Amino acid sequence: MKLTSAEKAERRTHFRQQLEQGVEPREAARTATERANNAATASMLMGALEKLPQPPDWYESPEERAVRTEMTNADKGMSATATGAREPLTPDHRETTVVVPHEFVRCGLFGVADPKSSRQHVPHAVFEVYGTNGGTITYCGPELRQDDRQVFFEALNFERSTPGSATATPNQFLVKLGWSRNTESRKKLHACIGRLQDAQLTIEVRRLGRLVIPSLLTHVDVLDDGSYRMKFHDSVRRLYDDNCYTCLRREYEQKLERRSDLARWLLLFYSTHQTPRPIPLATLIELCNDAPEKKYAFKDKLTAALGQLVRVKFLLGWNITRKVDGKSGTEMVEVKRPRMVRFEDQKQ
DNA sequence: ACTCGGCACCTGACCGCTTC
DNA sequence: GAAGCGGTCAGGTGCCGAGT
Repeated sequence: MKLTSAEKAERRTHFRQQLEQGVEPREAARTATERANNAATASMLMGALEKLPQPPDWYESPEERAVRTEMTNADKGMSATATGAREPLTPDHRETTVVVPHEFVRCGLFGVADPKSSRQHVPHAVFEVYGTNGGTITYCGPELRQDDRQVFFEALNFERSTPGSATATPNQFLVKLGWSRNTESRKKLHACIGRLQDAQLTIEVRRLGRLVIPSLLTHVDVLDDGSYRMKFHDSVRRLYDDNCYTCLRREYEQKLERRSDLARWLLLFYSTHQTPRPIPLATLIELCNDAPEKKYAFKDKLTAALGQLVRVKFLLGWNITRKVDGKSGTEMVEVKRPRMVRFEDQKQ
């Protein structure tokens, strides 16, 4: 029986209580485990009675996408000529969602390394972009992880209200990110912004050609009141061209447990797939830019991360197939996502 | 399989400053 | 003076590796 962290904590507490009451350690361990297993079984049965998960994000057919692209481009042209005002870098979306450009989350640009390990400077790295058309992202700068990705997307979100630059106080950032508001989190936020300033990348994919972004944040000012004012390279806008982005509900990431970087990476990776195909385990390790000492350690992390995505109702289920003829590299990771709604249904 | 201890991180209470 | 916002800090919680 696989126990959640809460159930494990309950088991520990019960074990200690038993010891305090003079129960022998072996007997205390047995009753604590039995009690935790009962709780887990009850929780599992309750879960089975819950309603089916709601669709995680919108889906549109290729025809609907083509119409929307045309309308969006026409709108952009009209508003630019009519008002001369700057348009936000990101497309229009609900406050409850985050817009995810596919290339950024289908590779290991924002990695999932152990948060306790020190960050390395990456002089030159080439990340393969997973997808039918493939492509690469060449990166130079400090090692980026999931916290950097969260800060970058959040900064882009702030940019919507003041097109051209994003201004926000540290507190506004921390509240939006769902991080603690203590000194450590402020330092972490400051460090993330610094890394994004030093991040140079070149994206080479079929739809964009060769797109150079000399810095994810071209300019960062700390204002008198402590607010950050950040400017972006205009190439960032092109990441959202051609509707190659996904609107993902924020609630999934908010529900994930802390220090679940692999779960966060998988959440964004699979959010860009309507019907995910089985992926070789070895490919997934390379894609997410993890550096596991042992492959089975990654498998354990992956199992926990996929379990979390099921718990937050982003996935319906998952499976890791066995090795074929004992050969390494033949294990496949399969996931099942809930049914998507069509774009028109979602608008209602 | 289980316990333990160190560590990282979060929560909530509290305080100071600014604005109305 | 009240309300809102931003910042600090102590205590609590959970994770993870080491040990048994």
